[in-house]
Amino acid sequence: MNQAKIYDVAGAAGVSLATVSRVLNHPEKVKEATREKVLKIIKDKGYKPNANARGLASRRSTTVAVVIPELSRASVAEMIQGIDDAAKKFGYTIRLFINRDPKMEEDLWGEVIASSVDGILFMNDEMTKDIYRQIEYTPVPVVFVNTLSQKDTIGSVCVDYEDCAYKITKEMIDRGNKDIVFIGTEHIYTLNEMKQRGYSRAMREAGLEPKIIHSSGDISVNEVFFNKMLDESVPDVALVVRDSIAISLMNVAVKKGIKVPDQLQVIGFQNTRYALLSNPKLTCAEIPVYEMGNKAMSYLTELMKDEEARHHKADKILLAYDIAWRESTK
Amino acid sequence: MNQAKIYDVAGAAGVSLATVSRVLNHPEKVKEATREKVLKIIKDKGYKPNANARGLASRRSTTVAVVIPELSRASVAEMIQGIDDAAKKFGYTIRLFINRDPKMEEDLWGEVIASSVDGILFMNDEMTKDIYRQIEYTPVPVVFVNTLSQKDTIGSVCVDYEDCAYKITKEMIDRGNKDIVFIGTEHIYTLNEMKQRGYSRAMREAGLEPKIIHSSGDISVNEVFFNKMLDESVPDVALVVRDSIAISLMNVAVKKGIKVPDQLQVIGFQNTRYALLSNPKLTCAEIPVYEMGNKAMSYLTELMKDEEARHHKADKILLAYDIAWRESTK
DNA sequence: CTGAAAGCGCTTACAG
DNA sequence: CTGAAAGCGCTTACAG
Repeated sequence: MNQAKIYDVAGAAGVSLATVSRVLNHPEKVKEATREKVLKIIKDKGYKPNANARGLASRRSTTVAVVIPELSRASVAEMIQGIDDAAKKFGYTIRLFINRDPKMEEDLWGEVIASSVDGILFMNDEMTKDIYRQIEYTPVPVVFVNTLSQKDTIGSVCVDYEDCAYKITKEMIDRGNKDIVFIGTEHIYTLNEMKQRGYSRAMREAGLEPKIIHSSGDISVNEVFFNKMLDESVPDVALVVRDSIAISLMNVAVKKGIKVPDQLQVIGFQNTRYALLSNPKLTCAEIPVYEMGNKAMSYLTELMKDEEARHHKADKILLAYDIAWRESTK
Repeated sequence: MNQAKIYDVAGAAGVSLATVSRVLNHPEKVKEATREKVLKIIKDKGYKPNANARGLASRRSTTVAVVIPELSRASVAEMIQGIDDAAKKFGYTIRLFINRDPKMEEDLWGEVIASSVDGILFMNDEMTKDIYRQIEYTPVPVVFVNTLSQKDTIGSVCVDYEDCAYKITKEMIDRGNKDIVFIGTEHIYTLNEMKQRGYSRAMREAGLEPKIIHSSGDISVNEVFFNKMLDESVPDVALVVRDSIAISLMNVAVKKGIKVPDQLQVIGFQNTRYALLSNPKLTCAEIPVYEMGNKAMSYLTELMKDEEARHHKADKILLAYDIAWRESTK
């Protein structure tokens, strides 16, 4: 009851294995009658070509690596759905690499390459020169997801977070708010820096002084911190890089009797499911996470299909975002 | 600047490729001096064995398939971390399969097998006889994660949700509550059924009538539904299968002016990050999601290592859980 | 449109 | 402890 081999199929169909292989890979090159016959046997026997043999012989594995950082949570799940949908559509399989320790990055990259994937989807919020160098030497195309490429030899699919933060800030200024703070994280991430730049630009343009606060990633640490912060003064608006931090801030405020959104308006940046489960519901930038994954994978497919393209194209695809106005703003 | 092959390494080291291969796979069979020399060259050249060739020749791919259902979110991310950590430890790579359409399950399983993985981690909350039959015919070991195996030929790593629900319900009864409702989902999942059984048993033992309510998976539908439900009567305690639904219920209650936990206590079942971001913070069963992934992968490793074991062992590993008492209960 | 044959890059008995 | 050789299961020019 072992797995059928291509030989078995060829034997049963009375053709050579070359023909069976062609039926699978270049069906148009096979006479219809032969093709039908072979396909029937393939189905009957439940034949599935061995992926390793296929990969070895064709030097294509129809597998792509998805490299994501450890910290990634809810939103990454959705992104992977997007990637997987596109992958399915084009017949690719996903190999997952979790980039745990930044110091091990080089090793990880080695593994990725050794796994002989046809392409790599790379998500990393802390790009170093080393990484760029590694990518240069990578024999397969690489596309960044939710990460903006700094090199114009590498394509990326992202959202213009700077523009997004700018627009939100400007909108809040236009609505008459002046005391708008930006709450980032202690650790500096590229994407959060983009948001911060957009915020600062909008503030300066309006003649207002940017006010940037760095919070911790830990919920209980933040609670203490926000408590103190709100004791000192309550801003009109807080623009927060991460939904979970925004909600945490809101909860602290509400417990202190500060009215959201009347006294304090809070805006998040991810539109995770948290945003809908908070009370009041969090206004936030609606980042098309699923689409990013989907587009990135589709784009990668193009690069993998076309050797040429890889060296000419390196698109920076910026996806449209929305803003979901909910109860935490007025 | 192409990837180095085993031939290149052998040439540079002045040994045969068999020796290089042995250095990698059975280092103890190679004289130390030779081994050192070869390892140095491997490092210098940045040689990485081609995974496909290796898999084909050895019939082992050091890759495992992780099959998860589409709906999985936050908690699955953590489980995959657990899987990945164990996988790294044992030198395995993860291939991700998302089980989108239950009807396509058979096809998916075909793909999984064709991908020639060494083992399969399977998560599915709706097992059918067909699936069990497919698994019987699978040439590599399969382990269920967060899914209880109904067959004693298939191992699984899970939590005893029935026991967990029983204990929580009993505790709430002991604390003097009588009107305890169980809120499940319209769609029936095996794990939720386990919870329901545990709840019902505890209620009956105390001479109380179980009260089971089925909510939708959609937040806004639920809000309308809960509003009506709470208009009719406010139970002492609501035991809710999913954190997000529990929080949604809490938010509706709070908005109606019902005091949580004074008038209504709410308990969730997953301990996702939502639970810490709700206001009041949600009491819930603390399911060791990371550990489940980690244990399942470790266990799978044993089965993959030992042909024998696979046919003798089919452990049902039930992990210990905790209950995180927070603000939504008194 | 089809087949015979080489080759993909490894691993692993087998001999020595 | 090491090497020569067969073989893993496919794909793909090449020839016909």
